[in-house]
Amino acid sequence: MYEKQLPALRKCGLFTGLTDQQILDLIPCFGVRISQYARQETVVMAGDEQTMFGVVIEGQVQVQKEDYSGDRLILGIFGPGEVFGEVPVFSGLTSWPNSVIATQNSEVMFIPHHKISEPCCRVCHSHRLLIANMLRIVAQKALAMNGRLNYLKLRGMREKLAAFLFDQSRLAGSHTFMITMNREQLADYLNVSRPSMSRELGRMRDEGVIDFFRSSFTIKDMGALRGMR
Amino acid sequence: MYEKQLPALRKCGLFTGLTDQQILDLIPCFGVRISQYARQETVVMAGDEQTMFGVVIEGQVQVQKEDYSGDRLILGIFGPGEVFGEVPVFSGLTSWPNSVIATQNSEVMFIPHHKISEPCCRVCHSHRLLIANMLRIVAQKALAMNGRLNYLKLRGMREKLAAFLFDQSRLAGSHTFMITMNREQLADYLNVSRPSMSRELGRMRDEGVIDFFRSSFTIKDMGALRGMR
DNA sequence: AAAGAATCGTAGCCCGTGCTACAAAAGGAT
DNA sequence: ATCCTTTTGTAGCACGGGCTACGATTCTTT
Repeated sequence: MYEKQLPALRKCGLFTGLTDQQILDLIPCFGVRISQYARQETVVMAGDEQTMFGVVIEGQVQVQKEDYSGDRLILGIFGPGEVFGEVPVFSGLTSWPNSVIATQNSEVMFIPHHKISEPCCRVCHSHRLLIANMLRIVAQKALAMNGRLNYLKLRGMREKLAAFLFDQSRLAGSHTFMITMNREQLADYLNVSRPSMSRELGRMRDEGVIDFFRSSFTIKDMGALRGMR
Repeated sequence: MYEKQLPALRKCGLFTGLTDQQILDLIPCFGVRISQYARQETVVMAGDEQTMFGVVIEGQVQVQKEDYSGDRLILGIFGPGEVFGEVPVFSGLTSWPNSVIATQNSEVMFIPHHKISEPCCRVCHSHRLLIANMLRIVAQKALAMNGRLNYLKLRGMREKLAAFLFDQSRLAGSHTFMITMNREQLADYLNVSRPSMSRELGRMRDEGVIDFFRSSFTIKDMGALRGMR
């Protein structure tokens, strides 16, 4: 039981420091729910009651904030082994503040939050480790949000793009790299309009600062890019 | 010892559920550092080495993100009993990602993070509670950041102001309320320019939606305000 | 292979807001 | 009481970027 999910769970920060057997012992104790979702299907709607957080087993989900007007801001994209929804549930909220949709056919495991924050007799020795792991995960998530502010606080299109491309390049460790988002997703991520972004990307190419084709980007003048952050 | 700091520590979420005596027993075990700062003084500089997080004992500190160009974004303002710097340090960072300055004459207690996340023999029975408290604090902080995105993601000045004033009113539970920030701070918080913000506030007053004098605000047409969020 | 749906680039218009500059008012210091 | 500093409100100008529309390309679907 749950052997199918083990590869994803092994990668999950929540189980850092635990053996395969310890993980397999814990899961039945959690009372998890496992669900499948088709591409584009809604995983949770903002406002739904929340008692569990999610772990992506297979596929990919996208957490997004939406207005009434349909404007949306992508908060995060999560793949196998990654956790979502833990911030609100450990904050004491009882409903999901954001929506989650599947960007691919996906499988998600939902874990009741009280199984983490309250003691469980059967596996007490693992429990302290679980809490410490969760503390680290939540802190890192908060930090990632902090990083998002780095882009959103920038006022100009060039500055946002330069900062984003600079970070991506540093992350990839190369001047040439691929991005996982398409143009529309990137625009939502940076909170700008897609046409304006494409226009500016074109200008930066004309000026010889960058080159790109589809999702492949190359930084041709790192100095100029750094300067316009 | 530490009786002077007790009133602030009692209000601190980290010590929720602990008695005064338990708190006083814990502090010596933490190996804290207590420092005073004058108004406008720098508490920590972005980039400084970080091994501790802070608890405000007295006064007020402001966490802010700065560019090279002097542009800044206020991430949070914290008073007595409130915690800052816990997110990066529990994320595993070893240097402060943002700067902190004192907005008033202040006293701050710094607690080494490993005293929270690692066991301490003398007070083991309090320790599980400490970790759980910290988990909640970090999650709530992350959630608050999430809330900040609510303002930053909005494209228009009116929308940002309307959303902010609406939240403030709801928080105060009244259509008339005071805000703790001055105009410049509010502009930095919403990531807009101060003159543009003042202009828009004036317009909203002319239209009879709100009224204000200095830091005192009154919402005169809640329906209109809600509509322009 | 053909048709439909996504994805992406480009162009023009125009509103919104950043910026600089200045004046008025309030608060602090000597 | 007087001067200096800080805070706040206004005005005019310039321009960046949102929005709509359209065409080109690529990826699915049957």
